[in-house]
Amino acid sequence: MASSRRQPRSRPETLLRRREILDAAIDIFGSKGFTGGTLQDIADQVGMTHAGILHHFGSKDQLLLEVLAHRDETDVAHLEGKHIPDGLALFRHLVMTAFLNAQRGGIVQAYAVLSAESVTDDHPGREFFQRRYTTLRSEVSHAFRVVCTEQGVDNESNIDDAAAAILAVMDGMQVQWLLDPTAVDLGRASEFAIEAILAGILRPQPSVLIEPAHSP
Amino acid sequence: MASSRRQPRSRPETLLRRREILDAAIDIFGSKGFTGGTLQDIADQVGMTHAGILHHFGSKDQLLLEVLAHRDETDVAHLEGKHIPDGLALFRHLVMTAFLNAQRGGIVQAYAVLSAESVTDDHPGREFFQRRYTTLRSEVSHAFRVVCTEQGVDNESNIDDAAAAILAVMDGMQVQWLLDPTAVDLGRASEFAIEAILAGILRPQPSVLIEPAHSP
DNA sequence: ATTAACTTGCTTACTGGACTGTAAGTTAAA
DNA sequence: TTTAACTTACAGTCCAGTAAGCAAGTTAAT
Repeated sequence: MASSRRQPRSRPETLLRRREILDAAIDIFGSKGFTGGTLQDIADQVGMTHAGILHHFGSKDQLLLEVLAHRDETDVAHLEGKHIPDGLALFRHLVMTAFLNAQRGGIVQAYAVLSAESVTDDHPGREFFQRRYTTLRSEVSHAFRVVCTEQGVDNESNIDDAAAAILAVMDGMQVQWLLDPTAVDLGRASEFAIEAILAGILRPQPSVLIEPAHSP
Repeated sequence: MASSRRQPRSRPETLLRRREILDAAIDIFGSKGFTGGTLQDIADQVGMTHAGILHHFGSKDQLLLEVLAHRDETDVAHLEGKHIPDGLALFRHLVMTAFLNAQRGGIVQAYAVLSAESVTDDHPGREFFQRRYTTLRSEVSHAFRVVCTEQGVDNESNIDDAAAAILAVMDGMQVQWLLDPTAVDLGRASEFAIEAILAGILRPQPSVLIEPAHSP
């Protein structure tokens, strides 16, 4: 009775099938949102019934979580996975990513749509995005500190603001770009903003906004 | 037959009811999205049936459009309506708005959620947000040009990027703030980023990112 | 001033469809 | 022979929109 008698487990193609489904799900959730996109939509795209998808993933919520985890593995591998670029290299990497993103609207759209949707009540992706931003902010903050040390700058006070701002500008730019790709240059504008924020830390200047005592 | 015999039209309280409904709709669409929020949810909040709401607005899509138009009237009156602040005053206004927004999550959330959701297929709010960003970008661009002229700076090349970036950073920061209000300081971080981008236009500096020829 | 005619602002009831999830059955691989 | 990978069928909700009805208010004619 103690013998676990068999484990034929899954077939080799199953992994491929799951990946197909995940890809279709990114596509559908990106173009219709999580709430708006249906299992039927995804099933159609891979030539299956919606029950087949539930067989693999159990529930729509679970599918979303695996979609998010999957993209984190494959796509932001550069940032999350292997070795995180450090110091200036991280900022160069972010700029490169912005230019790269301008050529793959699908995944960009999925992330833009899902991250904003995740702030709604009881959204299954909320915790994922919370954690993701926390991680990314701390990585960018760390890079700022490294660069500050390298360049002998002491400007701790705004580093966390700057880190959040860099992620914010990349995300916000994507929304504008998705709404009208001809109206903004995703790569160039992101690069400009990242340089400006970086300079704001490395070469702090007196405020432009604070009312100067006007000439007497 | 030619006589237009009557026009009792609407009762005076009707305007108030409509406003109540619009407020409830902002709340519901903000917390559940447009697709996720239902007419029933909104009806419950104003003590009505969902058919009553359709009586006033005709369809869910139409309700969304009126919600967006209504908020534009009342809330961004500062920016859209009366006199648009110009030059540095516009940037000061944006910073003030960021600080103000940190104290009224509801409307902020509605706009963050709906603007991102609007990039999905056939979303009824898409055109609204497209136009809105186009307008805002050109207003911010204009302010940049005014400030450049005032300060004798000639830096046309990046003004459009900077304008898009300022809006992007404000929007992107809101998403991070909504996900975890304790993790980012919405007002302070927005202010820092706006100052940095403004400085990037007014006091252009050599790139921090471009690989410097390392010391010989 | 009264009343008749009409309109607004709803409600109830219903339609038709869509969606997630489940259960049971089928096929083919291990 | 067991199990994975499905399919078909169905259950139970839920949702936007429509139709019909009704009470209360408004207007016009008397």
